[in-house]
Amino acid sequence: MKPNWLIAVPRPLRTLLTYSSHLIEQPIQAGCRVIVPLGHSRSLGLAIAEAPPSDQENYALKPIHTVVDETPLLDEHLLGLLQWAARYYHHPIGDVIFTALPVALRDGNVLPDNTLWRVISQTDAALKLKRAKRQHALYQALIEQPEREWNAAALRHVAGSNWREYVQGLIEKGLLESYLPSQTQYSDYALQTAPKLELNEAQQTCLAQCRKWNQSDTLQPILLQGVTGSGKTEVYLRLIEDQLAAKRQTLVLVPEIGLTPQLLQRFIQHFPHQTIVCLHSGLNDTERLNAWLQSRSGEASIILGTRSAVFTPCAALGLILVDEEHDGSLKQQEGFRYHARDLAIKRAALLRIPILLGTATPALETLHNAERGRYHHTHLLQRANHAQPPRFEVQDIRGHVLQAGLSHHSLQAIRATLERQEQVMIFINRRGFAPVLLCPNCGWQAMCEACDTQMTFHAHKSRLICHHCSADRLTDNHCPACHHPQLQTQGLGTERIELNLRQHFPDTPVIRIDRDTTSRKGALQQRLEMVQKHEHLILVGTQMLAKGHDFPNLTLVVVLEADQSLFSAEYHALERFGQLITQVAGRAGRAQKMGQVILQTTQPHHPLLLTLLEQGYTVFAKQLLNERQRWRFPPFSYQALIRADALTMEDALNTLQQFHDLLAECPEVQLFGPIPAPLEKRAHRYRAQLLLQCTRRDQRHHYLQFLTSKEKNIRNPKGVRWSIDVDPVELT
DNA sequence: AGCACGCCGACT
DNA sequence: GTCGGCGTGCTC
Repeated sequence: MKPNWLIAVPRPLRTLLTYSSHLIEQPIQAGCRVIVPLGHSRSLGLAIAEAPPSDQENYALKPIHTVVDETPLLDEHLLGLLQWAARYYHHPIGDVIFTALPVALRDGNVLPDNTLWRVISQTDAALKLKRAKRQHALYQALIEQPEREWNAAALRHVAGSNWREYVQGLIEKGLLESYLPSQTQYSDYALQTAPKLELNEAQQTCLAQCRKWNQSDTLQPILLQGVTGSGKTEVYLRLIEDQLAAKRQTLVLVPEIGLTPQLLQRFIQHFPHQTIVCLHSGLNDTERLNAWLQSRSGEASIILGTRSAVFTPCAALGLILVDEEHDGSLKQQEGFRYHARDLAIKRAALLRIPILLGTATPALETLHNAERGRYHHTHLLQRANHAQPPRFEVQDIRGHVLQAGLSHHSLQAIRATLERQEQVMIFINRRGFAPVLLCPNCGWQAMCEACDTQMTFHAHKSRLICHHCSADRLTDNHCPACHHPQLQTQGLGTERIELNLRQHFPDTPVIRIDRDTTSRKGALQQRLEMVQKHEHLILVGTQMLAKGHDFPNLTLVVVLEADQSLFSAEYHALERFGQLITQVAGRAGRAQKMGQVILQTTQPHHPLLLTLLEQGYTVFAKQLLNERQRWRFPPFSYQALIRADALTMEDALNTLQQFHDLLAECPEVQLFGPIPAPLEKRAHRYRAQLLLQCTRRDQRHHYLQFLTSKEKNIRNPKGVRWSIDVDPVELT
């Protein structure tokens, strides 16, 4: 008797479906895709496990139609992780399983035959061909070198700074088929020289601790808290070396695509002979599939990726590193709302392999776990190379006239820094020219038609853009309400700061780095290169600048309007504020050059601000944790947010009220709401939320389970959509 | 999410 | 008399 199988199908179902395998000749393996009849048509599905034998008659079961894959796409561990995640996040299993697959393997619901498998085989073949070509090209480029091994720095030595011309010459002479990895994302970084650093004493101690912990039988996640510039990456590199020596892979998760080139460059320089693959949103489907296949086969020894990379199958995974573990972008904010850091921890636990979380500013829940002894905790407190920590200065701007958004004092400091041939960074977390465009005559404001918010004025193309739905329209200077000929802007954005600074310092290059100037492929890299070229310049940018980038000649950071979050109603805002300020400040000063940070604020005496600046992030964070404990907020309680959106606020609230009523009598659940979301209307839809809070994790799980079991009983007015967000980090 | 079934309004 | 609107309910 052939076994029945549990199959995940890409539908919003919270259960697996059982199919018979009696039409299939070969034994089925878990992790293979199958084609199954579903309703009145066919669908792609993924085989999860054999169904436990049951008394039920099998006559009702439909048969699996085809097995698509010869070898499983996902291994047992990953299947386990994904099923765990579907339960933990109360998200439909099929959706969870299929978001873990690369898009190239996800589509084509109804397939008459094995077309998909053929696509994969061709890709595999194309991949091998491409690699062979590249290796041939490299061999030719370096054929005169005594050792015929390719090293990232080698070509630089052969060709010097004119390497592009050199390679072009080789191509013209027919000695080289094409540029070396020129089309691949790591072309330009590979050719910079790599100084191999000795570990300083602190790094050595830290590394030794990590190694000791990683060899223990009882593995715990390690929190590596290292101030900016303390050389966390060097520790990562040695830990990866350990894995390479043991022929094991390392998975490295980074919060955003912007950070991958930096780290990738370090990895390539350090491990020029290893296959390193990247998985991030900038790849097309084929590139992503290739990287995924290389990781699955074990050919890639280092896998670097953003949050969805946590699901990448690895033939021999030995270590997971989560860089900037506090970063909010590790949490998926739509659909299957998972936290990549938390899933990475779970994955490491299932595999019984070590995991290391690195950051200068741990998330409060991580710090709490470390304090409670659930995580190991190691520190790198000193900047490497004897660099001094930056000097903070609170600039009270109440009653001050600002020029270009900057106080007189800030402008003086900028001028002095530029005169020393050093670089300045102006940080403001708002892109565009100004957040408000209004009529001085009648008070009209440019509002988004789809959202409950003002539109941001972008001077560049004289457009109004909604930062919530990306709606976009031209504007002239006339008020559409009263025809007044001169609209006014109010407030500051990066564009305006850039323009003002250009006028103020006409002889200094001003470079703006935000999403608008870096959306083109390679634009960020190009701008970062400009920063390397110029000795003195002014950088203007958003939080993109706060993360990871190394600017050796930058000595002054001016932070504008950061104190907004001191008044935010959201309890996460303060935590993020502390992290952002600390990260931004970390950009200032290196080696012998003392860094200076000026914070312009209207709240110079705010106690938490002073704690942060005078006693540092950890003390600040512990104070916030005390607050959280007093108010029984996470991590001292467990939350889930049920969100709903609809064509009217009434409908959205009504749906949530039904959820509310289901739990109203439960003493173990605290309910807040339903209430309209802080941003009431977004993209023509009205949004509401219901917050659910329990003192124990298992209670939360139990009640969410209860709610989803009653899903069918909820009467949704037309067009209502709702979803569950477990461990929410943003309440917008 | 699809997809079909089903029960009421304007069409050749 | 039918075509089709999208509300409702199911998918092993």
